[in-house]
Amino acid sequence: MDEKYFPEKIEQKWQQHWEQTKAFAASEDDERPKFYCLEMLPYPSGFLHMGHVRNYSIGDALAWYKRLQGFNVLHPIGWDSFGQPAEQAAIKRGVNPRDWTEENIAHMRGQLKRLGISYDWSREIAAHRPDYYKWDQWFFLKMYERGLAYKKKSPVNWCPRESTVLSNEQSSGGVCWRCGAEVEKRDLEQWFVRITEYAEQLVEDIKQIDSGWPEKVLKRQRDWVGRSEGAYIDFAVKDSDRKIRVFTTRIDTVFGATAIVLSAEHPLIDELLPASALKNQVMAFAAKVISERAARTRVADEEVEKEGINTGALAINPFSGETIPVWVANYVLIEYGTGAVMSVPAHDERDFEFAQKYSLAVRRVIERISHDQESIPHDATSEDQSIAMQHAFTDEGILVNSGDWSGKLSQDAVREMARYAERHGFGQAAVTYRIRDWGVSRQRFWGAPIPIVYCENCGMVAVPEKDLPVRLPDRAEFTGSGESPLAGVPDFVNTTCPKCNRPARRDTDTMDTFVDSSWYFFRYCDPRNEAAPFDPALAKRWTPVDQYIGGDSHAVMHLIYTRFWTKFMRDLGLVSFDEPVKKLLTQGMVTNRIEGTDDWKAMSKSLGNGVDPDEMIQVFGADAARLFILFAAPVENELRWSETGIEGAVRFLRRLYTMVWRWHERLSSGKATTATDDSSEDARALRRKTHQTIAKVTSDFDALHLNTIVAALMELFNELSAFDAEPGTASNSDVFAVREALESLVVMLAPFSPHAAEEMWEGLGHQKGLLSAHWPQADSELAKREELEIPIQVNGKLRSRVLVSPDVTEAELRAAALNDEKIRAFIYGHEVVKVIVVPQRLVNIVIR
RNA sequence: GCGAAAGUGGCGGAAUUGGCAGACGCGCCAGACUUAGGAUCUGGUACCGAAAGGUGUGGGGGUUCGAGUCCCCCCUUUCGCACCA
Repeated sequence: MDEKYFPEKIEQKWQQHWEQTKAFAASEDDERPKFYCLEMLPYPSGFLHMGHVRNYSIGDALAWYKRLQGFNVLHPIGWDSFGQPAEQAAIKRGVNPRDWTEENIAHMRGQLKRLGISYDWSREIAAHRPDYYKWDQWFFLKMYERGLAYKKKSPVNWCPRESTVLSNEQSSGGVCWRCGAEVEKRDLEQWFVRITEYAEQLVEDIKQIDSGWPEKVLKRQRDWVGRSEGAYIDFAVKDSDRKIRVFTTRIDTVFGATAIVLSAEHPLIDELLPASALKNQVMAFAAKVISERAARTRVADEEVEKEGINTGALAINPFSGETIPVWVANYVLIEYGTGAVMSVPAHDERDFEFAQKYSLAVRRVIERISHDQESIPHDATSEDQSIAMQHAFTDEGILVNSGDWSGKLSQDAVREMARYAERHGFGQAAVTYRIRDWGVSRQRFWGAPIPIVYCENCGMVAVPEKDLPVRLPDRAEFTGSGESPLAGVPDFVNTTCPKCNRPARRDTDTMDTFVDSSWYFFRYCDPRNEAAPFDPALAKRWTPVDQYIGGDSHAVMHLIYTRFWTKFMRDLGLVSFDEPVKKLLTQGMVTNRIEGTDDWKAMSKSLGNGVDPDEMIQVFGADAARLFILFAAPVENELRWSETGIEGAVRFLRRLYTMVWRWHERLSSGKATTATDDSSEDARALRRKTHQTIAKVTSDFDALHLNTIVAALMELFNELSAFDAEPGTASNSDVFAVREALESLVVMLAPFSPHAAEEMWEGLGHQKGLLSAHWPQADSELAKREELEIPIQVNGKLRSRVLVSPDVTEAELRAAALNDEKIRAFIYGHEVVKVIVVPQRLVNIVIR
């Protein structure tokens, strides 16, 4: 140990030590309980940013904490190394995506090591390596075998800036998740994965994780899956054998239906009408709506005016027998439900608006339940009601004007009417979902090739498992044209059919990179397996993930895909649980001021407000950078970067280090000290603070309140600084108290600033390193106060305090309060109405 | 528009079940040591007031002996969704 704190020297020393001793390698031959601590794997853009540093600092703190608590910790890292930026670099600068990616990984690996994150590097994986993406392809084939991967032509989301298809999740809000460009619709033949097959489970299984995941993430997932209970109803088309099926969640309002409205894309439009001028108009209107929708660029807060056209066809309400017109309108979506709705203007805002515009009838069939006996709902004429209505009445209530159903409550009617429809063969109760199948084809080079070939004889043929991986070629032309660059590589495209051996062509699209990240943390359990994605027995040893940490930007992308993928792997028999992640922490963004303004935005190169982690490490040290990042804000909050804040962290480490240096000779001499009965009051106070701190830090760690842990460590340090003892002259019991405080402090600091902690641990005379240390145990007896200072209030205002022993009785405390000199002055001349005594806490005297 | 979360010093933020508001840090102020200080150390720092004391957790009301915390209304901010039938 040096006299002065030199972060650079210390950090290098311990990083080498950890590397040489393989300190953080997780072993399966370990009886201790396991803990799987996982951070979202990074894209190797070339440089770590502060968001990464925060993410990994949080994870590393937890990994260290669990290790010190005696867990067998798996803490791995890898690279989400397929994807767009590598291809952009290839297009712009002509570099090879593989070389570019490997260089970036090498650089970022170095940065992670300089940060001293305690990863098990022997398990490092990278998605772009054939030994990894082979298994992406393998999973794809398993899905294909089971009909869960299929190809179809459909309108898909197209990012014009990146020239590729995106999934619905990646174009949420109508913009590309990565570049923010407005997404267009294009009709393309694409591979889809049937995530809708698991829609029900994706909602249902939330029950299993709702105590460990943030509510806001679960809510977004629930909304995204969009489970909706309702019913189908078939409306017969008059003078035709066609039926129009609608979906509604409010079958109780069916007597209020005054039109059927089809989406412009509805297949029945063409068949409803005989050739006529009207039909031409209707078809032209539908075409117009479709093309407008495709061309529309989203503008915030834009509401599209509702437009429609009466087709002239009529439909028959199976409940009432009433004949109502069939319209086509732009506000009905083909993607949801059946692409057709029954329009109930009185009880749906959108239908109401539409009815107002086109003067459609408004018929009220639900009344508010009134507790007023005078106004028992009664059937009234529709004229009375439409005049009175300014808005749709969308609440549930009691049915009126609904034939035999009048008088029923909505919630009963919803159930019974669906049953009735089913019995009579014109409908049924049904559940629909908003989530759509996951489009996984990408017109890209830098991804896992889709393992399918097309043969003129045999058609679409899966690549046999033994021929995996289908390897990416070394190079391709990067034109940015929109077609997959693989299509321009004859050696790749031209192959032979696995079935008939005749010439065939490969699929030239690659998979969405979210496929890679859907199962990567299972691969960490068995990263070099050549025969399977992983050995189920090894996966069972480590998974599910105990704590997952990452940004909430993936709430409906990665996090929904990986839940789906896990369920699929369960159905393959690879894992035996439904949910891959027990606890999820979504950490806040790291922001910095945009120069010259008061705007705090996420650090980014383009905004020029980035902070280079390497520079931070160089100037302040990794330990201080990590300590500050965890101290500056609660983990889930936004973190505003501050240069002076990090200096505070350095100061703390330096002071603590200096303190250890002061005592290190005395404490490392090997002379044993024991707690003795002759402890001074100050020494007892120091020990009390030590044990109080241990208790607080331990419980805060379990709640991941890392910022208050650092504050508590600083408090303990401040108390220790004020403790009046000199190493040369201190008594045995004083030395014992100091040793206990310092050792506890150093061990509890390890999760935040591990290099400095190791150095100080050594300085305190420990040869074996922190990994063989144990998390300190709080002794609640020692933590107990010897004296309590009880606040005394008069009429709720603080007026005095009294010192009492902790085991004082209520009566004694009451007496002490009333006898206090200041209090007597306050209550003199008043009547004491009441005295509230809260044991151990406070006394409030109510006077008049 | 709908939904959710949140509003505490100059700043980041602390405050079991309702029980001493402002822990800890940054910044700022004063002092010490210094040729020097953007180093270090010591002390101070919610607001008003010379003090006694008073006022204070977005605003207004309520429950309670007692409210940052619970209830009602309003305002603001952030995030999510955006015709999902």
